[in-house]
Amino acid sequence: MMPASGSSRQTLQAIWGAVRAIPRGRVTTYGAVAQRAGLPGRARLVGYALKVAPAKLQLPWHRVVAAGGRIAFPLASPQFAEQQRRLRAEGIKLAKGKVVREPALNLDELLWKTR
DNA sequence: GTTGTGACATTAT
DNA sequence: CATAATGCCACAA
Repeated sequence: MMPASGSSRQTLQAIWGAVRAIPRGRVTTYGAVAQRAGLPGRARLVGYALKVAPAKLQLPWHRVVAAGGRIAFPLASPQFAEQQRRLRAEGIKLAKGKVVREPALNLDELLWKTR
């Protein structure tokens, strides 16, 4: 049996699939994507997977942010600007490099509804 | 083989 | 708020 992990093609595809499933106007985190892809604890691999993802896949990579809603790129980088632009284009509010989110009031709000 | 780096996360200080 | 320590692991050198 092939181990369920490694950096096999299959693993990358699992990650790409999870990212592709993020609905418009919503954001999620690297860790959450990893989990949905069946790779708990491997958030870093998600970052790698996105970096090497073929542009052809048209992945909504901008909907993936770091823990706390923070954009993972350096504040001054062009990538940061691009991600912020794309998120705002979907109606997601940002401030200081983070996705603005109301304080969680209940369990429902605890999931990334962004509003 | 070892080391350093990185689109990360969590916990502790 | 900022660092540091861990855990995680693919990849390049």
